[in-house]
Amino acid sequence: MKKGDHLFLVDGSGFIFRAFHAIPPLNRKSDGLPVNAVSGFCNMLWKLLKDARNTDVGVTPTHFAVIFDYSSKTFRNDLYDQYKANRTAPPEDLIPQFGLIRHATRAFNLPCIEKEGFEADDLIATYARLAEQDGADVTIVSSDKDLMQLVTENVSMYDGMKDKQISIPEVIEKWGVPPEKMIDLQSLTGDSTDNVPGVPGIGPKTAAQLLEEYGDLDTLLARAEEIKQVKRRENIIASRELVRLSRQLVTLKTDTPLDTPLDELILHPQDGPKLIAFLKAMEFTTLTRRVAEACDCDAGAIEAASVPVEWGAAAHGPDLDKGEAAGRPSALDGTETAAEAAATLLPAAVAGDLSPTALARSRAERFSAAPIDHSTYETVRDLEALDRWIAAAREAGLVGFDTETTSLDAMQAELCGFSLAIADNAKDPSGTVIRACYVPLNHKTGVGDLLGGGMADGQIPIRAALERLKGLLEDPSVLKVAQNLKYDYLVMRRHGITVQGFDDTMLMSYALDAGAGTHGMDTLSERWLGHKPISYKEVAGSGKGAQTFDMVDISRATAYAAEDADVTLRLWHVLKPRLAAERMTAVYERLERPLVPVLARMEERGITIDRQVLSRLSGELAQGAAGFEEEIYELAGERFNIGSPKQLGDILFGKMGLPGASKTKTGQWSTSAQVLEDLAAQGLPLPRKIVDWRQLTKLKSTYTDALPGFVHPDTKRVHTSYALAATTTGRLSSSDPNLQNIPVRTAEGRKIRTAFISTPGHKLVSADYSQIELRVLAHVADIPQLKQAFADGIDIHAMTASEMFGVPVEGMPSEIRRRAKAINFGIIYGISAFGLANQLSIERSEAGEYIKKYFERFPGIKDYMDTTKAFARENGYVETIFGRRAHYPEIKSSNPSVRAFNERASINAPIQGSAADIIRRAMIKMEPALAAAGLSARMLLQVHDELIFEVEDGEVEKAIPVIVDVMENASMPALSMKVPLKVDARAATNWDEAH
DNA sequence: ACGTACACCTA
DNA sequence: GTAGGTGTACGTC
Repeated sequence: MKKGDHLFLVDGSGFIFRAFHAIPPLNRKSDGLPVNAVSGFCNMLWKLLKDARNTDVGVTPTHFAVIFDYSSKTFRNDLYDQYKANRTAPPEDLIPQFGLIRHATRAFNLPCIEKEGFEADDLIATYARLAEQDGADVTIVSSDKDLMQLVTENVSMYDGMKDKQISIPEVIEKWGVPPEKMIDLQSLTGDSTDNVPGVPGIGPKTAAQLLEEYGDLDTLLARAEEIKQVKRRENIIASRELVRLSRQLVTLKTDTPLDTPLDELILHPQDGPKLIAFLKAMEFTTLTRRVAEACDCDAGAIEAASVPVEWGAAAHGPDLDKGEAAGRPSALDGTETAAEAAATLLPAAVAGDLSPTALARSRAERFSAAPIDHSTYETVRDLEALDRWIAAAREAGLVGFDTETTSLDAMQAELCGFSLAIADNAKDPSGTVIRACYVPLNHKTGVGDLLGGGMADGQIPIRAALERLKGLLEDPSVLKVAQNLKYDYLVMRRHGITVQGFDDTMLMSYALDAGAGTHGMDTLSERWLGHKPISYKEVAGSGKGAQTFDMVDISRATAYAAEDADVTLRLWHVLKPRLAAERMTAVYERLERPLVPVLARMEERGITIDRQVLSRLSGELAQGAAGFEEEIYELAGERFNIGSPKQLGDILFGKMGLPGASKTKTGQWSTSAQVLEDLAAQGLPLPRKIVDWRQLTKLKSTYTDALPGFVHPDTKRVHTSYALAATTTGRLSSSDPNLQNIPVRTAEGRKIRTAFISTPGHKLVSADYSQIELRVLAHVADIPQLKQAFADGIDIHAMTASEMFGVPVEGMPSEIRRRAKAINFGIIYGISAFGLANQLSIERSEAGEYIKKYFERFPGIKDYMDTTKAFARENGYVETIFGRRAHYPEIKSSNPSVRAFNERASINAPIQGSAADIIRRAMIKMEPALAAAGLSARMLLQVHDELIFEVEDGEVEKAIPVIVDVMENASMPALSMKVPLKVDARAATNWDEAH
């Protein structure tokens, strides 16, 4: 080569993967051969050659080569056996396309370069340096950062996708260092995709900053001791050797032995007929036409070439065996873990045992051993195929079901498609062979700027598909198995379908293992199947790059969605026998599963909020807070961010030197309300104002400003989401927005409740259990005085005070009662002298005395606590009165504070959990009871011991007794309480007055 | 952009 | 002392 020549080096492997992911895989040849990557590759190459030959651009290649990776094993693996160890195998559909793409390159009359033991990047580096030495210019067609180290005055890169040139300034702009420092930067940051180690906590920004400061990597490593940031310094020092290794790994080899000399890369003219023959064979009609036009050939006269296709992994080892060679965990590797999990988590079975326990164990073992095979998944593209799947589901009587949508919010989610999974009993009567499909309904195209954003091809019209699906989902004789069904239930409801006959694997896991890990599908799959499902992030991206599921290409969507249904059905096979074996079927069937439709309907109804009330409140709060701000700055003598506990602490205890300072666990000054209250009590004006300011800003930001954002655009109501499997005790939780923590304690806060209103012609009815947890305590601990007091309707805190302090209930001083009340709550929370002392602001010794006295007066409580603790230690869990279990795996921790915490929690769980079970039962019974009474009252919200309804004005009088009756008798007939349950209910037009 | 600390709202 | 969720600040990516 000589000066004035221009070499184009195309990163072929990079091209392949970008093409594969950019072009929807429904791009298949008529015989079903996937050719989407080939198509993308050819289009990109054609565009590149056309543009490059256009002399107007000023870049005319004289030499041209397409470079590929040959083998997964390169000299880098000898340096570091973990190199690229986390690479996964290429997608199934891509495999036959590797060979085709090499054919394509030759059809374009371009040299196709690869070499065993080296990566494409090394070949590119070598050619680039050689050309540069000859005085030629080089353009590397790639956007891979690994190649940026090659950029010089004469060597630049070109990102064909973004049509962007990458020269020295672009590298500096993107990475903060010039190209020659890229190696240093990559050595520091490492590379997770290639599994190149880096320094923990150092990303590109920090690395660039360090290199700026120290000049280069060697200087930095030599002077690492000078780094000020402690963590950073320690990490770099500890990683020195690894960083040097990483430098070897990321440095591209510029002396790769070449089979094709540089001068042979000369760009030959296009061989039109040869290229057209190939393109015709691939059935790329548009490109064939374009090429024919450009070459002035008659495409019709050219016969399609015969292109051999290599399907198997053996046919083209190099690109394919990456995953395997790199030790990607196979399904079998994971099996051991899951089988071990089964062995640890499940009770031991006796040999030859046919008991539920043995079944549960063998199911777990078999399903964890049966590999999940994405290649068996089917994309259902026509009604005939859907009908076949539905018929098979009916035949099996059992089907895994999952929906894919555009949002986590079931009330706003748009349906994209659904998946089904069926045990293939023909192949395997034991049911471990499962086949699954995805039915895309609403996927869009729009990847790449050439294709507009229309509906993707090959989808069944949504109405027709849902019509067929409705028959299946509403048929109670076919068991639908879903994970977190409440979500899918709501989505389907919004399409006029009410799922009947279902199981929910999330709730099964919750019934079995509450407290012992979370119950999400990915976790359960890893725990029980030893399989890590494709993550949502992998399919749809995350953060700024996230796309909604309807934009995901259908083949990726199929792999993800069908796998979810598959995994769900497998989990069902593992968990269902466990329910029986561990005697948790009743809990699941009576307390968990029936709540799904109940909660779904509550969420669907939502509640009206008065935005004007909130807006007015927000203004008032803003004004009030602004007033405090001025006064606070005045008293502090400077302006600062009052909302920053750090700045506030420094002002109060640093600068002003106020007394009574204490530290948080991270060593910051504590500015908790308690601390500030104590200071205010000493007559200091500033702390009081800060407390008041915090109250106003809290109410404003968390409630008056946030709630209007949750008003649904169509229903104009607020629809919270209840989590059924989030707590250890059996309580629900509420989020988006949380309607279980709306203020009530202060007058200011209660104003927010006035914004929760009934629709015209209706009232809100609030019904809440009175002292339900103390009643449960009286029941489970069987305390005579407590039972008597509740039976007689006596003030329970006054009774406690009277028992403890010998003061008559009549004319009880409020301070005495307050202390007794704190003790009662303390008991429920698994009392400690430390906690009680804190609560009452008394000495720990005094609190200890109270507790001692309490146990003397109520020995049954002490017994209950000791028995419960012992039970938890023995079994690792505790039980509610309805048999719900809460697990405390750390109860035997050798750390005394961890152990004590678990003991308190296990004392609390049966009480809190039993109360939760009771209100769950009430909720399940409520709708049929209201219907039976001919009432249209609708249950809207649950707040642990309170239910909120919306009731027509004329129905209120009739509805209240029904509601109260259902709640008070919720435990019947399963269990007769030793104390009566009491419910207070009232109606008003807003939640504040109803409460 | 994401995670942690802190503070604070509820039962 | 139990069980939750959310907003802001702040440090790191």
